[in-house]
Amino acid sequence: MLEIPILGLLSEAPMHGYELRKRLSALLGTFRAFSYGSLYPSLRRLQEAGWIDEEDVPIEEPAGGFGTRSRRGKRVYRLTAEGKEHFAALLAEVGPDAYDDEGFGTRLAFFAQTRSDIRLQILEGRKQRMTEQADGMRSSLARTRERLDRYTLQLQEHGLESADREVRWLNELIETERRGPNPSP
Amino acid sequence: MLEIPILGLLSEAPMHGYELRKRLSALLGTFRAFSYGSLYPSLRRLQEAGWIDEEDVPIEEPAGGFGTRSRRGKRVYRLTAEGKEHFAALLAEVGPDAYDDEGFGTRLAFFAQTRSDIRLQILEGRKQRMTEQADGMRSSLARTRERLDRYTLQLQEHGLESADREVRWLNELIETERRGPNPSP
DNA sequence: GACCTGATGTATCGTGCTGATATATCGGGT
DNA sequence: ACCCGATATATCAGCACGATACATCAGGTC
Repeated sequence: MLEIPILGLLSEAPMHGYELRKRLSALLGTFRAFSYGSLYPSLRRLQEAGWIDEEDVPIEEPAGGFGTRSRRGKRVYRLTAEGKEHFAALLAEVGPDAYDDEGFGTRLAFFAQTRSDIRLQILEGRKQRMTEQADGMRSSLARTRERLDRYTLQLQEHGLESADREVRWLNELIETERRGPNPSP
Repeated sequence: MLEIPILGLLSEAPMHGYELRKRLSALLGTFRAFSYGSLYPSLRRLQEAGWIDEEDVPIEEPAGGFGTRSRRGKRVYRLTAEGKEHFAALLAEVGPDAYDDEGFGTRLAFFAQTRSDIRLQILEGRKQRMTEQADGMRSSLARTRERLDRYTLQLQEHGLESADREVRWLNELIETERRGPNPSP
């Protein structure tokens, strides 16, 4: 879901849907683009759950004029008290989904608001996941190397290199995290 | 869709669903895992389109015995003549979807069956796409660098490096492709 | 002044993927 | 004798993606 990124962005400042989407794209790079078809329904769900609420900002009326009012105003969303609690709880609990591409990316984006021990746990879990993936690719590659055409071979070697690079990157992050001092919220 | 990978694998040998899935995972690395929830409906659709057909292989009867027959046999799929034509046409036409992660990956996996000029076109298109993406990230990073916390910064820098690495990798593939001689089917 | 493009802002819909689940058999280990 | 993991089929709820629609406004161009 878009639970973590939406609550996370709203924890920094109230925002309307359109801006939320822009900030999401900027934050997560082009690595993950969220369409309105998932954003607006998510906002609806989060609102029903009571974690965010909405303040409508109507169109600015030209002073003294009789505007048509036909255009919708902005819907500015902000975290409720329960929403703040829920977001903190989300950042504090670590499941297997924190280790896959999407879950890890969104959590890393809000690491500054995450406890240091949880940060380490997530980094270690992701590292283990990527190490297993890389090793799987390596052994598969060793087994089937001769049977592959050069293009498939290139594809798999590039994938393997990317996985290995991510493991090395994670090692740096882990080392920095251990060395500290890293502010814990 | 799973059109290209399924037709591509079946163009090498007839296969049943379970094996198809294993081969797909092996071929595309862990970079993309296909669930049965997408595989079986896809097979149904391809069959309705007339591009594949199915031969049921019942369970081996224990000689002379009266087996229960309760277990389903294998459903072995193979390309029809129309399917072969359609697959060749798919590999020969290049649209924008050949440049995104999924489309590029599946096409590269069957480059050995693709015409050399089409190969070059796809590689160039993908390179352009990734270059634009990398440049976008680079300028976004230059603009917002000071406002980002270290974790978000790390995330974005890693994404940028990955994009740059892919561009360099594509350059090598393009150069090799140009230099030839590369067998064209 | 008339025109057009691109950004801002909301929202919905069909298609189809994901992840979980169910059913059933077989080989191999203990 | 028993259980587990691999083989093999299939379905379903939930939800994301991409396209599309509508409406306004700022800016540039002819």
